[in-house]
Amino acid sequence: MKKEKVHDRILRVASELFYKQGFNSTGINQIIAEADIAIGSLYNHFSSKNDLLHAYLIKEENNWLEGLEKSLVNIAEPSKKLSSIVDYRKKLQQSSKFAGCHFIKIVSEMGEGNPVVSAFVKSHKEKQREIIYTIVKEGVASNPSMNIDLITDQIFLLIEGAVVTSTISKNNDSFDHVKKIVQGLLS
Amino acid sequence: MKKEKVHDRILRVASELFYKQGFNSTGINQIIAEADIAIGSLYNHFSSKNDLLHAYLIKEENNWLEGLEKSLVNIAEPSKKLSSIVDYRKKLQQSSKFAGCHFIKIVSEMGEGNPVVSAFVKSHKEKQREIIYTIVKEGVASNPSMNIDLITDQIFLLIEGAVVTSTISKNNDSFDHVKKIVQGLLS
DNA sequence: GTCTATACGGGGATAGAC
DNA sequence: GTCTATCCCCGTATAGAC
Repeated sequence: MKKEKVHDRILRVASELFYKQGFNSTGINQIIAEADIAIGSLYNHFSSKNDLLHAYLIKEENNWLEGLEKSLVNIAEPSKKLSSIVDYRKKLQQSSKFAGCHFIKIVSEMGEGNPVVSAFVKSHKEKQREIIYTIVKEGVASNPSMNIDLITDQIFLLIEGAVVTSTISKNNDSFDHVKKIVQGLLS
Repeated sequence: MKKEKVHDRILRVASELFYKQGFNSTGINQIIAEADIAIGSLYNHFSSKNDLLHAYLIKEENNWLEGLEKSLVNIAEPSKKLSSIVDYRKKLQQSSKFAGCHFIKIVSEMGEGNPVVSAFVKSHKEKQREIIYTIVKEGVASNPSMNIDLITDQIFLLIEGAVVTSTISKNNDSFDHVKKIVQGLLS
């Protein structure tokens, strides 16, 4: 395993701080202190704090998608795939100590103050919905009476609701409830 | 109608800014400029920015509860009450131009950085769930086979999901879907 | 109670030596 | 490419005149 490049170390440290403390509460000085570099080096690798933010979002989305794909591979049954998605989000919450969804967090913090970020997050959530849609479609193929869009929305909204709720309540109960409900939907 | 007191004007201006721009992105200087007062006056009425934040949270929760009660009064049928709750949140999103839930926003911004705020929001969300629970219990009284807790969670999570989703997508479609789903639940 | 002036630290960012 | 030194502005908060 190669030694971590400076660029990557900066991004990793900044990402952790942005996620845990919030973007606005994280100063350049804290980033360079924890990454143990000089401020000149930071600005050699990233042109601004905003640049760092964009790199953060892209990296987090890639991680997110990779992790989701890994947890879906080798699962054939649609209903099990859906359970697996819920479990994935649950696991993310658990391992981050209920720090919440990176993307909901950043939009909450910036509102319409940063349209690039808003657009990025919107597109990210559309990808999530699309993934669920594909699985639902597969799962109800034999039953043409079911409303694929409505079921998709229901699952998507339940998961989003569970993420914010678990972030606030600091426990994972919501995810277990969502799993139960989702299993009921496809039968 | 009495003229607005200075104290109230400060709180109103600060609330709008905290909500629209975020707490950390709103400076004392901006608040005093838009409220058209001197900084000394602000610190005469509020001991710190944090004090202003607490006043903001309490005021917003009171407004929220009042508004909800108003939209439930004179409605007898439980299923209509639930629809009315969804409509209320939808209306709030519409009139704020999809600025989102005050409480989810502030927790997203502060994470565990401010335990008092975290606890306040947790308690706020529990109140919401309690309100839904009471209505659901009423609605399924005739059918003892139904799982009141699970139905309550489902409705609660769907609404929370709809709020964050509408904040990101800048439209109210999710609420309409949630209404449909909720109506299906109690039949 | 409201004002102005000011303190003090930290914000993000740049210049230029090495 | 990494460093140190520095710039300028804005952050929250206080002191004290009126």
